[in-house]
Amino acid sequence: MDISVLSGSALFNGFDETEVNNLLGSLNAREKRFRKGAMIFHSGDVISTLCFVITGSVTIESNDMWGNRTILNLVSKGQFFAESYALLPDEPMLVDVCANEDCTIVYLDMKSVGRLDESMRVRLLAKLLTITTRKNLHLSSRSFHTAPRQVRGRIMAYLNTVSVQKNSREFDIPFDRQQLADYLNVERSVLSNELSKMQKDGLIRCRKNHFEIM
Amino acid sequence: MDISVLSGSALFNGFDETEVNNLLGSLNAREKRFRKGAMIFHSGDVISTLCFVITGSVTIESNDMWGNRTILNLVSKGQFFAESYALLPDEPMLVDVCANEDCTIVYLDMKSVGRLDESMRVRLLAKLLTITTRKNLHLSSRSFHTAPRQVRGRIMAYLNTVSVQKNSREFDIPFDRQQLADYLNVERSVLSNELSKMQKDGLIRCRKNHFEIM
DNA sequence: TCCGAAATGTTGTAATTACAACATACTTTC
DNA sequence: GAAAGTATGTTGTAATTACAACATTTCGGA
Repeated sequence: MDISVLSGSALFNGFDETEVNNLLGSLNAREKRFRKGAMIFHSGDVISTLCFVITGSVTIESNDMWGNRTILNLVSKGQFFAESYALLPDEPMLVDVCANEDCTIVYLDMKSVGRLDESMRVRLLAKLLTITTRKNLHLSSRSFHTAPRQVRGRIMAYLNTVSVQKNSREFDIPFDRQQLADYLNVERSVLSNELSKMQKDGLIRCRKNHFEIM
Repeated sequence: MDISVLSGSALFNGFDETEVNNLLGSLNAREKRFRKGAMIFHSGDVISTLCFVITGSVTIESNDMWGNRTILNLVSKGQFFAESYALLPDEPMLVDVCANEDCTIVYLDMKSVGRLDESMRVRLLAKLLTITTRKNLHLSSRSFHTAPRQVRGRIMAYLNTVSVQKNSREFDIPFDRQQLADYLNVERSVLSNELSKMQKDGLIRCRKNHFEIM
């Protein structure tokens, strides 16, 4: 297993190589690959493993009974997902997790955390706490992006956040049109249409997933 | 300070009375009262205190520049809020916190957690982790409630969750009409109208904030 | 009980969105 | 480079929502 990505992650950052290897053993780390589009978890699944994206990316999404998809989050290389369900194993998943591209996932069993010695445990808990807290802010962000009633407001709320994060008026977004539509909870065609209008109005320039705020 | 509510909370549950008092001292606990409608925190505030609701309830909300309010969460007696910002003190708040009714709040300084001895710290971190993780699921829930495109779908998604939580087809909700509208991101009048139609269609019965799913 | 304030319900119209259908552009594969 | 497949853009119509205006109900004081 390639531990270099894991070592630099929010969970293992600060642990030396020996410690990381010990932790991977204690947490019964397992690696698995998925093809783009593959379902990694289904709504209703009960899990106790924290998941780490070694390569590629995954989407956390809700697919309702009418076929509407809502993308709650996109988790990229170097990030974790499923913490909530791993740490609260009584809660069945309410979301689907889907490979956004070919990807490699490492599973870490959270049931084993209790068996770590106290000093290791306190360090790991502090890291886990940071991860879940940051995830919290991400979830809040999405609420802000979908809060505006109009499509244009949602697009601008989202683009503004990305622009602030990347500290530039020009940037790439990780979504294609359909995914952006599913993230912002709007129709794809309406999104395309609104992007065109925004370009005509001189607010933005965009081509594929490259955007520039004017 | 009345510590009975605190003792039974998700943070201090499992600590005995002496330990709770010690922790309250170590974390520099401070109590403050607010009148209904008062702003407890404003967007942009930087804080390092975890907050606990002793009495009453507060709303976590986003108010955009056009006067639209979005209620992200309602935090009731016995629950915590602002964990994310307390634990990541570099992140300015993106939300407003507002007294939903007269309430009493206890502030706990998270900068002091590092000064606790290791055994106390590991116990506290584990509790904090559970709190943030549960908050995570709450934030996800709201995304599900606002995911359906139609007003009726949103209402049903929300009522369904409450019904499952309370394990009954008949229950009270903690929102008035305006607040429910702000939570579901719809117009109040459209919400009222849709509730009427749903009653005519025999799907629900409701009066004020009491609901029954048929 | 009456009044006033606040909350909730109802309705009509303008604005927006959903959805389908189709056009165009871009990619991949052979 | 042609063909097929996928992604994106455009348009029109039906459905839904926003918003304002007003009606009705509820709830506390006076």
